[in-house]
Amino acid sequence: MTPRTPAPRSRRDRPAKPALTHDAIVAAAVRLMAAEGLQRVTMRRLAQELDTGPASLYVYVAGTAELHAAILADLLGEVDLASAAGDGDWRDRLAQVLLSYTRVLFDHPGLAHSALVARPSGPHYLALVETILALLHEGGVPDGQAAWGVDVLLQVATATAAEQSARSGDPDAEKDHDALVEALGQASSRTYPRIAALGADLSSGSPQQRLAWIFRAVVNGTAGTPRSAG
Amino acid sequence: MTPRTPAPRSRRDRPAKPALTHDAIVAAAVRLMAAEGLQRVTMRRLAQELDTGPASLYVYVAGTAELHAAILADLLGEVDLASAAGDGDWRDRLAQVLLSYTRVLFDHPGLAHSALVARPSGPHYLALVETILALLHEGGVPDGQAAWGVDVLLQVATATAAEQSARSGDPDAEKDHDALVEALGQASSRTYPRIAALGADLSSGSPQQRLAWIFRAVVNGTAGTPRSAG
DNA sequence: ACCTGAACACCGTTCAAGT
DNA sequence: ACCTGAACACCGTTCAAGT
Repeated sequence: MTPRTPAPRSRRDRPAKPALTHDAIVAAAVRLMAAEGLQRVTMRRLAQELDTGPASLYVYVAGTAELHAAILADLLGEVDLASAAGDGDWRDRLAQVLLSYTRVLFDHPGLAHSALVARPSGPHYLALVETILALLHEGGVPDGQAAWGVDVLLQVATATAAEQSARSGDPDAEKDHDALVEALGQASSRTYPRIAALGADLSSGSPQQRLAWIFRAVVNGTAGTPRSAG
Repeated sequence: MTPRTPAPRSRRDRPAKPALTHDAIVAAAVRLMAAEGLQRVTMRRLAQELDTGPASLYVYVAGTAELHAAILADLLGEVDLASAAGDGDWRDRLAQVLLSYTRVLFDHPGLAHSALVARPSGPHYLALVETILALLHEGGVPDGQAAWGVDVLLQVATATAAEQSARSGDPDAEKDHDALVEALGQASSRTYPRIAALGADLSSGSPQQRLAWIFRAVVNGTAGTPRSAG
């Protein structure tokens, strides 16, 4: 009889080799990223994981860029939007949402980087934007400013996550940062008087303190800067 | 007459195969990037350009990351800091400096991306930071806020350049953006009431208008947000 | 009609072996 | 002591050929 593929008596629901679909591929990609990091989620590595050749993936996925964008869209579901509904100050709740977003990016090495390159998309992203807009609205920020401000807020959150994400993980990046701090500290007061005057202040504060201030500053700027000449 | 670099009768200063040094490698890398874009500045391609094998480069350069950081440090010399010394409003002069920085990044595809990943360094970067700090000082922005604000300012400028840089160039990125605009426009007013309410406003304005507003907003936020709880 | 093996054209980085 | 050929271990993407 030699029954290889022995007795699939029910339907072929063995999870070993799932049918290739866009969704199945993205799901596998998310699993792979959780296990090995985004940098390992390549078309070839993923194909290997799915027991097929890389060419087969291209039937369902446009390429690496689309794949990474799809992972981001999916993972954005982990952002905690519930804190937006609390009853504290709207600014604090907004900061909490942005902080959750930052944390999601930060917790998945490489993801922040991907968020900077490919514009996010999907329902989770829309929900995030909606939540931020609602909080700005609640705070009385004029619509036009809120519309433009939401982009800046997400941009600084993303860039900050990318920066910190690059720093932890890679020991070289840590050295680069130390070198920069050193360079700022050593700056001659003749050539760089303001840098010298500010000194250690330039690199003061914990990442958390800085990020909290950044969110406050950008929210204030958004709230207080009219879109027509000012 | 045809006087093309007439007669190199002196020492072996034939530019064909310059001695390998860190500086010579970076100079070649900058030339290569100008000719073919950052994505082509790889250790292998650069070695080929320098008539050697990739292994030889590793004697002078730590790897691709350091190489790209060195290119960025060099190209930052193209930022126009002179407008800082004019006599208009300090905010306008600051915006001009930041715009010049954005343009330098934008004009070199891939460079903005590199600036987001590797923290910039070198004298040109220091000069840029110094100039921004001086303008914030002139504007009466408290030192502590200026110290943290300069980072945010450069961060949004860099991220904006990276975004626009990715969009032009790559036709897929353009499609992604259109898809996002479409998604925002189609958003149901039941699920996403604020997105629906703002509608086209979310993607209104030219990149220039948006960037000008962003700079104003972040400067205002920096100027108006104290570092201790606010 | 649909899928994919195999190839094309690249990468970064290391290290044993040469000069 | 200094440099590098050659190798290792990967990439993304395409397309002719198979089923």
